[in-house]
Amino acid sequence: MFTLSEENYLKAIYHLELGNDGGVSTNAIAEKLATKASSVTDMVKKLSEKEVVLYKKYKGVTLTVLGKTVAASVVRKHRLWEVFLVEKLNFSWHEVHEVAEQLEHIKSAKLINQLDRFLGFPTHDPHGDPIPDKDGNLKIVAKSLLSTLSKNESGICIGVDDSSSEFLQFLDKKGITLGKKITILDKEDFDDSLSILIGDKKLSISNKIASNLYIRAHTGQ
Amino acid sequence: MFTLSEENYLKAIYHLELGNDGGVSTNAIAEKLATKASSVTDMVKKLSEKEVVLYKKYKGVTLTVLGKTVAASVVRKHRLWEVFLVEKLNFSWHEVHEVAEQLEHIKSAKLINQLDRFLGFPTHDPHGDPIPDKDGNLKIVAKSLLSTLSKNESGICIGVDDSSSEFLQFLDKKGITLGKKITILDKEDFDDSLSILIGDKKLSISNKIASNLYIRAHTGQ
DNA sequence: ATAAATTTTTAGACAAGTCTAAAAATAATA
DNA sequence: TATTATTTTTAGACTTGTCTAAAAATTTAT
Repeated sequence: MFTLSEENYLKAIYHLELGNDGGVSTNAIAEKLATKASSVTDMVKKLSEKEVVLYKKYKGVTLTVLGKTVAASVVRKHRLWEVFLVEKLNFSWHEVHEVAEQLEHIKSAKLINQLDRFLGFPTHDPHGDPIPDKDGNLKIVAKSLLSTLSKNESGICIGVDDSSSEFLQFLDKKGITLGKKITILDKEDFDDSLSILIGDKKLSISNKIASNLYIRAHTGQ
Repeated sequence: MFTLSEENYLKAIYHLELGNDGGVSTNAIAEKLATKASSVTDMVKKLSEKEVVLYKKYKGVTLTVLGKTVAASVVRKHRLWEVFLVEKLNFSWHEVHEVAEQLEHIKSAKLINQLDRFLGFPTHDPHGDPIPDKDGNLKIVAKSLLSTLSKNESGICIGVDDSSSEFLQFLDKKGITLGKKITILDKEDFDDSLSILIGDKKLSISNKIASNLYIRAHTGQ
């Protein structure tokens, strides 16, 4: 069994490993968890004892198969709870993270399995991130950043890169939500801003925004 | 804000105060929380500093108005989550306590208010215990122990005194659930056992069982 | 009312998780 | 490659919540 703190470390390492491949640095973990490098070193030793990470002094850490399973189960719980909050309790997608950070540590296999069933076995959370299955595997969907599409191309909005509350609220204001079809009407060479069609509305968005929106290729019209 | 441990102490004192009136003893709290008296003394001092209990050395503790509010909110969360588990996730009433002990500490006013709404503003948990409202008040329903009814009297089963997993599973096996009408067919002087009619079934139950079942008076036939 | 039993508190210790400051190792640069 | 600069680790301290063992207060019983 793992403590709340241990679970948070495993989750942080899990997320960092998906970005960089290879070992994760002490400092990277410290930054992600808003803690100090010395605390990370201490905890990483404990996790190594428990055989959930591989750790060589000064060489960073890697999750073991066991560690990856534990971390994925925490992520699974986090994302299932996010779906619950949005679908059943009328939370907005920018409000769910903080609460899910707490709910993800509740220990009960039956709870999470029944929740999964209750929600209709969702595959993605409200931000478009994939939900690991019981075994910790996640289905990767081919996706591109909106900013990489060319003029007249279109796709379905399926996720965000930056899921900060501010960004999500900005998207709400603009009417940009998951599942909507977006077509590039024009690209401005000057500042790489885009003119897009979403639903029946025309919008102009900056490159920064377009670089934080994931799109699934949309075949046919 | 209160820690998990502080919330558990407040809840324990809250429940103990409902039983005994007057101050709650250090030992009683220690027993309820399966901890040691010395630990209770330490924590009670902290709670006193935070002005949620009144504490005089050797004289026991009492919740302040603030303390009672905090405790009631924890109890409210516990019982609402129990309803959720039974009504939405198909838990049996004997399985919910352990999970609710964890869920009751999740901090989010919106979460609990929306959960309340989602569940249709329930007034009682799956064991028949009342759910405190937002202000911590609970509606007391007049109830009697089944063992106090006389021959040919009847009532509606509305709660249990002992809500241990074993007792609840025993009731499941016998088909005794909340909301069912129970009629006393006969009382045995010898061992105070009862012959009862529940639904269309005749059962014989011991006095011990009858002393753990709460009944609401049933007017009319 | 005094002695014995019980309850409660104090004193000191420990584990988990964190921190600061300093030392050691690694990486970057001239 | 020698010297900075950066990263990482160690050492020691602190907080929270707990414990044991002993002292103090209260209650019970003779």
